Amino acid sequence: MKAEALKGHLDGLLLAIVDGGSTHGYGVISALHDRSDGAFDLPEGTVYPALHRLERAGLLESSWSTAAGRRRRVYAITAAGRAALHDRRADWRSFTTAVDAVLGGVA
Amino acid sequence: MKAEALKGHLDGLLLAIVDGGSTHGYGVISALHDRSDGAFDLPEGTVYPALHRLERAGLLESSWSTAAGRRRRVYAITAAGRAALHDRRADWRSFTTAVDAVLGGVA
DNA sequence: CCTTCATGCCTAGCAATGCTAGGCATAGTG
DNA sequence: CACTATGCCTAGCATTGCTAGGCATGAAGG
Repeated sequence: MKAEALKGHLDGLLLAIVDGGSTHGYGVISALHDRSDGAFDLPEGTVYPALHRLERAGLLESSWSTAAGRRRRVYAITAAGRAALHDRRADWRSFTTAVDAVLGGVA
Repeated sequence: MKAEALKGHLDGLLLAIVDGGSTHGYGVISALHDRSDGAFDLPEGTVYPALHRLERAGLLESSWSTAAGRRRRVYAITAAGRAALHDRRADWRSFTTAVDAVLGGVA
């Protein structure tokens, strides 16, 4: 799968993961991996900045916690985040409909 | 629909359009518009450079023709382009499967 | 004839985003 | 004290679609 395919869709995926249960960065990465059956295996350099963007946008909020003596940043979704997730799901549906119409279209 | 959503998927759409019948740039734009039921309304500055990329990659080839006294660059898909289109369709299917698994997943 | 407008193509530069590569701090082990 | 593993973070890059504007040809108006 080409790397650029993910562009613009990652935010929705992250919101969906965090909405399904608060986790820290590594947890998000492995949840993505598991839920997608291995299709998504994203590096930290992709996920961390994206989480920060979402927090800066007010869609997630984070707090530090200590587990096994290590600092972990744990994310939770906000009300605005849930609304955004709802929009993202709708966007995704219309996007796939449009792409399917063109790709599958006449062939 | 957010602009970035399209990133990485445009090439496949263009290949599919040209595969469905050779056209010039404007023709591609309106075909995208029509087939997607208005969802895709892409500016020239998006489509022309993308067509050039695909031609440089050997997936499309173009020739000049004159219609109604105006120069038109008409695109046709190559064998490599058809193979790439096939791959893109497969990529699209696995991508949607993975995203659906995460987005629709547990909710 | 000269000016104005429409068609159709093209490109420079920008902004957004995911990735590569590398760094920081703490805890446990020899 | 050195060394490794866990977990977080960031700088800089490459790609890509978009905005804004330009070029050439042909048709319409004074």
